[in-house]
Amino acid sequence: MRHLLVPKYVEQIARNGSLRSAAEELGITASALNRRILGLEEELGVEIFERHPSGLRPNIAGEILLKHFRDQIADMERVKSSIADISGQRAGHINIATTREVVQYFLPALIKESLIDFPAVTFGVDLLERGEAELSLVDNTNDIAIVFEPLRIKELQPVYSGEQQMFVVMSDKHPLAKKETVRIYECLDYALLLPKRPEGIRRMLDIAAEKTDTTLIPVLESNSLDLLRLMSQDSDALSFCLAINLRPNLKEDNLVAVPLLTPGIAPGALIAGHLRGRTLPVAAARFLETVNKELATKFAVIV
Amino acid sequence: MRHLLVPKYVEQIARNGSLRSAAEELGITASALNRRILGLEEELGVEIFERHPSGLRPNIAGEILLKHFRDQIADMERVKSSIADISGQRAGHINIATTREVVQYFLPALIKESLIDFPAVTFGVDLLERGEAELSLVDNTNDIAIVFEPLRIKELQPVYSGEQQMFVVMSDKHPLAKKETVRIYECLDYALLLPKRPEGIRRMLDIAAEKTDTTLIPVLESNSLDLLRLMSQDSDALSFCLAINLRPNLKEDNLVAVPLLTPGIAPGALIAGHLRGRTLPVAAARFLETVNKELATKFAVIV
DNA sequence: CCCACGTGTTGCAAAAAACGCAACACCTAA
DNA sequence: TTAGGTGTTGCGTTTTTTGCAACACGTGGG
Repeated sequence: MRHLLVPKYVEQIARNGSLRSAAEELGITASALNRRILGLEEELGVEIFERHPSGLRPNIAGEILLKHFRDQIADMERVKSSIADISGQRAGHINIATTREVVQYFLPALIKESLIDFPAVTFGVDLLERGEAELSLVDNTNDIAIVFEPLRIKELQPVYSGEQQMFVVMSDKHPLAKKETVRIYECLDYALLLPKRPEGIRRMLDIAAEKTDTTLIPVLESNSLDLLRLMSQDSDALSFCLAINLRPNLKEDNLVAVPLLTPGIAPGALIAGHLRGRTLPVAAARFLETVNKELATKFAVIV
Repeated sequence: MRHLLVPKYVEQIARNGSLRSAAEELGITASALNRRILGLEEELGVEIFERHPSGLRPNIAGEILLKHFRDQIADMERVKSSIADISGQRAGHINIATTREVVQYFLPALIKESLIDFPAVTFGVDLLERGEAELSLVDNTNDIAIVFEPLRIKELQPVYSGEQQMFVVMSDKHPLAKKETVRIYECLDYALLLPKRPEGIRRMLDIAAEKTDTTLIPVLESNSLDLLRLMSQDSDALSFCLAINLRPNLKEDNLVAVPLLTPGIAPGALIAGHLRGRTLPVAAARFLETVNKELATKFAVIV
């Protein structure tokens, strides 16, 4: 969109913190970019960037303008999406922010399905640390967030919200493998394979352990959930997993999943939603709705 | 704002219904304007105007885009206003839509006050027919509407909402002049000076008359309320007026105003507000708030 | 200390975009 | 048929934007 060049330029500078690097990403020279900014500032009669030796930083006026420009860019995307929709093209691009615990099997299946039905709709998926997913909605980097136990719910408008049962994953020859359910203290006798700290599932486990006055001491910490699960194979080590992230065919790996009971502790919530107050492009809105339906049929819904 | 040229162009064309007339108002040639539109349509990959021999009309895609562009222009005004506000300038322009029944003494006083306190804030006042004031908010022609008995309240977000007592205005030698209150049937014996039909106050009078199974037959209908009031002087004719529009010093004209009782009929509501869902520029928001305070202290508030 | 590297800014000439003019094609109402 | 309205297009000119190179300034490391 030609007439949104200036907003895009300003956005890029704010994102990179310097003229030159922004200019490079935009495919123009720093001088051209600089003059655009100077011209804009002259039009406004106010400076919008603080000049530091290290680069440019939006001042207060710049922050206001930046917010407006970001909204403007996002709105234009929405409009283009609407227009494409009414002309029967159903095109658009959807950026999704999520965490490792969620994506593994659930998201790829839905995206594949969408790609078949609406080939013109493209996707971007950002794997972010706990808390960052919600933040990435604010500057419109991403449209949709699907997260477990979100940190900032003020900015997040949930469309789906449901509890996620935790499971203990172990070899099918494991002493605990035949049990209907497992409790946290029963796990302490075995080697533990735990996700690294910031993850929401790790936090849930820590809380559950604290409740029974124990501490979880892992033999292996990792943020690769695949690695943890595979380590369980042919060993007595235990790994943990959310319902949404259970591998469909665990048997082939000689693994079993047993529900983890955590009495007195509320199960963690999985939330899918968008930035509060924002109207999504039709493509994104539609996809979020199918995510919601899929989650609602697979898992319970809580209000 | 240089980068808002295209939105402004589209808006002007939609407003005028033709390239050439829009081009003239914009101070460019039709060919230049035409190429801008063609370029925009190429960027979008969709036509946004229907070409008729009589001119251009936005199609469905165009309507969507138009709404977005209008919002964009209005938002930019708001942003500029915010920026001016934080730099201590308190500048901006406020467009007010209202009806004859309201403005007479109330609005000018407030505007004068504002002009003294914030000289950089300028005003535009549109006197419109009943119903049109609310409509003019939709395309952001006006920022604030102050209307009596609005027709479309879906679009109108009220900030102040209060009842307006009706008064009968007559010569101070009139037989009814000494009464505390007057009822509608008591007026039927005298010549009536009534506002013309579409006005809200006329509608209130018609309803009140209907309730008592009579019809009001005016000797003079006019949409100049001043004219009506002056006709009451030195005659037995009666004119009608809202509380907000009572002349401060009626005595000097040898006139008196007696409250009109309309039992069983809800008094008409005076509403001051803005377009639902829109965030006003700071200058407009501030002015609307002073309007609200002024109305709330002078007249009752209804929720 | 200075040197290398990062930053934003500016002069100038070249390239690109936008513009106005005039002509054209079309429709409609007088 | 004519006169006046519409949008569109080719072309030469004007305006704007750009890239290149040089400059000025601040910072961190040898």
